[in-house]
Amino acid sequence: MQPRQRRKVPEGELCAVCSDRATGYHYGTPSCNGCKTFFRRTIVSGHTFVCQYNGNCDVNKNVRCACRHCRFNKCVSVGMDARAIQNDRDRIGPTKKFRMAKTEQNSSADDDQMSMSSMSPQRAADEKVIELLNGIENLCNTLRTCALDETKSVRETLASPSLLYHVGNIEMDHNTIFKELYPASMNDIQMWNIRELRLCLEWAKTFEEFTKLSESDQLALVRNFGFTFNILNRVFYSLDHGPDKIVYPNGAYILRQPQEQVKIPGCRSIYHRQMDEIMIPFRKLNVTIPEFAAFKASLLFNPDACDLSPEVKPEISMERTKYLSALFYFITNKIGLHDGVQKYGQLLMMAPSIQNIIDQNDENMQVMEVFGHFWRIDRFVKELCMK
Amino acid sequence: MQPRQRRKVPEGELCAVCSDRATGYHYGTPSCNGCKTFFRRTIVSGHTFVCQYNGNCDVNKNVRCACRHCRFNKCVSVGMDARAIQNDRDRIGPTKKFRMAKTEQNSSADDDQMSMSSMSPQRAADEKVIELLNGIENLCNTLRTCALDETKSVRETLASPSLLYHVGNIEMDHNTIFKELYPASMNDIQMWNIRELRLCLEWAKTFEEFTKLSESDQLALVRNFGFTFNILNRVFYSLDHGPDKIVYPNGAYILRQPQEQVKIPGCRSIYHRQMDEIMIPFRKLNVTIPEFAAFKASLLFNPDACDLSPEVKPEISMERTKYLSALFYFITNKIGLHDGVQKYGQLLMMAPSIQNIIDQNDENMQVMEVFGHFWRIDRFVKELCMK
DNA sequence: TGGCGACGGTCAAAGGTCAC
DNA sequence: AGTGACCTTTGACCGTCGCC
Repeated sequence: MQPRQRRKVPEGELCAVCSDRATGYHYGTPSCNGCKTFFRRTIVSGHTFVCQYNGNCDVNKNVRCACRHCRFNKCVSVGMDARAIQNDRDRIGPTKKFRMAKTEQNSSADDDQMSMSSMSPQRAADEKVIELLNGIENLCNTLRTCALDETKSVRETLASPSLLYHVGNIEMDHNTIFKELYPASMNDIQMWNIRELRLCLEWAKTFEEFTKLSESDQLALVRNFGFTFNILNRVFYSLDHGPDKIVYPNGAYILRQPQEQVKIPGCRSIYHRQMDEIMIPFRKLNVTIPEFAAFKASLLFNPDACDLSPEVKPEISMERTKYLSALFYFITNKIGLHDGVQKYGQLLMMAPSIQNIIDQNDENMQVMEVFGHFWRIDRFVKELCMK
Repeated sequence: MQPRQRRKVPEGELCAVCSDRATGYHYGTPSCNGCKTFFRRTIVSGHTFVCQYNGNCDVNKNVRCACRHCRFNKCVSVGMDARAIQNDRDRIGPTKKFRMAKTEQNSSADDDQMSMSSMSPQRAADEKVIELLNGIENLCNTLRTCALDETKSVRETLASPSLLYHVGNIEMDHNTIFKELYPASMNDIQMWNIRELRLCLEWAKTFEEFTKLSESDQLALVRNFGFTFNILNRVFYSLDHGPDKIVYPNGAYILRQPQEQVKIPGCRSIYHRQMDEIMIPFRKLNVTIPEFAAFKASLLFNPDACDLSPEVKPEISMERTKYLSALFYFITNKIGLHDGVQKYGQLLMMAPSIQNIIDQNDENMQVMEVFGHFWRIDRFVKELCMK
């Protein structure tokens, strides 16, 4: 289908993912049957995985099933291309289902009562939305551990294309890799703040509807959402060392009662609230990566964002609705309507608590700015977060 | 994947180990689920067993668990091959229906299908919840126009039974009745603030689960929710004179650009936001009174409310879920699943904006307190709203 | 047209789950 | 703690499609 590597026969070629014997070029990469099928299934189903360890598990023939997150990441990083996946393969006729084509097709067709089986058009769209979000989220998780150049201004960053599409070419930053648990220093916190805010911009730029906005509207959305993105990723991807620790990917951790060196005079600590009101609920609700991604997308597209021009608010609102619908579909499809409605409601109702924490953080940043001799706020952070 | 017997289906085949029904070829031998799992676990765990007898125990379906040594020996002797055992795989998560916080009243059997007709038991409960809320809301609307005695302290008010059950016996307050439109004075705003906050207490006390809480937990909830209640009622019940006016029941109105006499030095006006982010969306979404009531109830029961004791948080969370579920079913029952999901999502996602407005209001009140010579904050308001 | 290579689909047999 | 009915995931194999 895709003459990507035309006319080439792998010889004693090995799978680029797991070093098993390659059976050919699959999705643009020499790979074995297992990794080929694994990659397709992962993309098609929207299933997503969380690494139980530090996100850098070994992947080889013997242990390739041990960590699906790292296996998938390796698939992506060695160049497997999701665009080579054909979702519209109706052409395989002679399987079990015989065409009932023209006879009684409309018996159950447009009965728009709620039967899952007849929701195809909406569902296909939702599935596609989730799939896209999921792919981006995985790229984002890779970029989180990459070496990033010195941040330019927010405006310049918004104007350049998203790094996420070139994440395979960027080398890793060893400061982001887990080595051991240790109490976070202020430098750790600042480093991750800057990194996540940068990721937020790269992430936002992957939304077509976002890139179509004017510069000032883009700015309005990311200024509204930046720190939320930061905190949400911080707690969602925190390594799980119990309910009293937020652990960054590199092992730096923050305690419920923050260590002295990361306290800021005059500021109310919000770390315990990040644990109680976001991290723990995320875990209790069993929020998966695609759900998390859709939730974030619906928060990015906030029609009430400060300084957003009134004429784009309807589109922003529609985008929000799009991601909310996809989220609802995805959840209820997995765990059923009854439980899904509850999970969806509980997830959405985390938003006001998150907002309140962000508001407290804004206040803290004002205090830090006034008493700036304690900690200078980074230029990039200031540009993106200070009102 | 089939290193031994390829493409074969055992028919009435029996387990070579225990003569139970074989479920397939496992590790090279036709065997049942039990022996298959037993063999794998034994190999993986490295356990070794000692026979209590002579090492020649009988192994069959009924006694296969009697001697693990002899069972394992039989496994090996009939040809089970340890080389077919793989390395540990990744976790796959819950397989049974949802392992989350379970409710007492278990839902009906097939709640994972989108068929409204099979929800009767749950729906009956939801309907009852909505009916109750709606009745209270109507009483509340009557009480809004009644003459209220001088407010006591918040604690005293919480301790006494709700006025809403005696609303028929209270006479009207003519200051609350519409006579004409006129620009609100600061006195109007203060009067309505106090009145709504008082209503909030009377309203909250109608919830059985609320009255069962300790005084301090009750206080935590109403302090968290009081001003939200105030603002939500203000805009929801605003007489509709277009998108640029909030009109109190007595005709006093506030403009998008507030008149000079109600501006407070040092405070950012939040009236335009109340219009844009709450009043107009309520109208656009066609939110009905029962929906509005359920929404408020779900906001009252906020498990993240400041100073709430940790041990009641689960109950509070369950209450919230109860009202959210009722809200969802009420909406979808009226306008169908597709539109209902959207309306529900949009309604819930107003909550963060509302929270942000409340946070801005809190900040304004701090400013007013510091520069208190402009406007003194009422004692009751202060007790209920100042942090 | 016919061979070839890369798609998607299939299903026995792996491993994981959790009420008992 | 151990068991096993029931569940998801895996991957070798096969049919189909589109290119030379």
